[in-house]
Amino acid sequence: MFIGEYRHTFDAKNRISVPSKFRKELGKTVIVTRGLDRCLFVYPLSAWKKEAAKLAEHSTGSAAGRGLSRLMLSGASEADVDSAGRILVPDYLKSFATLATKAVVAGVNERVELWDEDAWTTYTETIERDADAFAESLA
Amino acid sequence: MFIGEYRHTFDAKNRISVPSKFRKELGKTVIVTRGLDRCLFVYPLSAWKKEAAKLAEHSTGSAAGRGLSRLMLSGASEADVDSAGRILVPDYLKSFATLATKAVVAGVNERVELWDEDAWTTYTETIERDADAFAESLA
DNA sequence: GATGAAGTGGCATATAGTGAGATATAAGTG
DNA sequence: CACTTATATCTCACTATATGCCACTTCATC
Repeated sequence: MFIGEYRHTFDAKNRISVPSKFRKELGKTVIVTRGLDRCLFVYPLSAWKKEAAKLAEHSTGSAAGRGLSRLMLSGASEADVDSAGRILVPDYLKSFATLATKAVVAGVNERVELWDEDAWTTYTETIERDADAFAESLA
Repeated sequence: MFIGEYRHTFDAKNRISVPSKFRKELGKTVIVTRGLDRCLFVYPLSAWKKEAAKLAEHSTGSAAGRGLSRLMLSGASEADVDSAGRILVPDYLKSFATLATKAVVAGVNERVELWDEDAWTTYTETIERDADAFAESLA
């Protein structure tokens, strides 16, 4: 299970370091995909396979199902963690998540998320404001 | 399984490079055919046979089934990947998908899709708008 | 304060992508 | 029927980009 929040930077070749705490659980090969709320999801290979199987069911069905599976499958990118512990993020994914140089790497249960630092700040601020109310609605 | 998104260009002879990540799974001979949403589908020979069998079942059924199987079966074109990793796309397929020079090659589960770059951009933008809501309805 | 690990930057090499040239095949015309 | 022309396919070569590796610096821990 991934927990914690780290600030890392992209180098000139769109590579970013994986926090050392995540490396063992992520394994050598990871999948980077478009996530929800304008961030990127990073999965270990095994977790991705489960996700992909769900999406594949809809790849030729309704127009909406096709659209979503296209977006998530075509948006997925296989990346190997290099000897220095970095992964490569393709341009189209970087621009999808409006990633510049400074990024936040966050552990969220079975996946790792990549956020633009500014987007992360504003997002967490809004959530913090609503958290109390949301907790009550859950209870 | 094909995943990822690549930007490639058609040369003056209607050939386009297959992304190196797709080559192994696509094999030497591929089938290019009309796809849904104004793009082209590219199948490895083995996957095409299964697809064609499914279509054949519907070729005498409902009007919609007949239409779809006509579209995909009559539009199918066999193409060999040449020594430089390119495939040849016939004119009628290029114009069906409004393909100009810049194209997007997208991996979607068991097939590869060819999109005009502009069409791809507008398509993904529309889907992204609906994606969050749709993802929630799936869960 | 020193030692070690983790993160970042840069460099070098390999390979993918694209453009162009040459040859072979097919078709049309004389 | 033969020759010429045009079209298509295959191969080669060059360039740009990506990926793997190495070294340095900074931060944390002992």
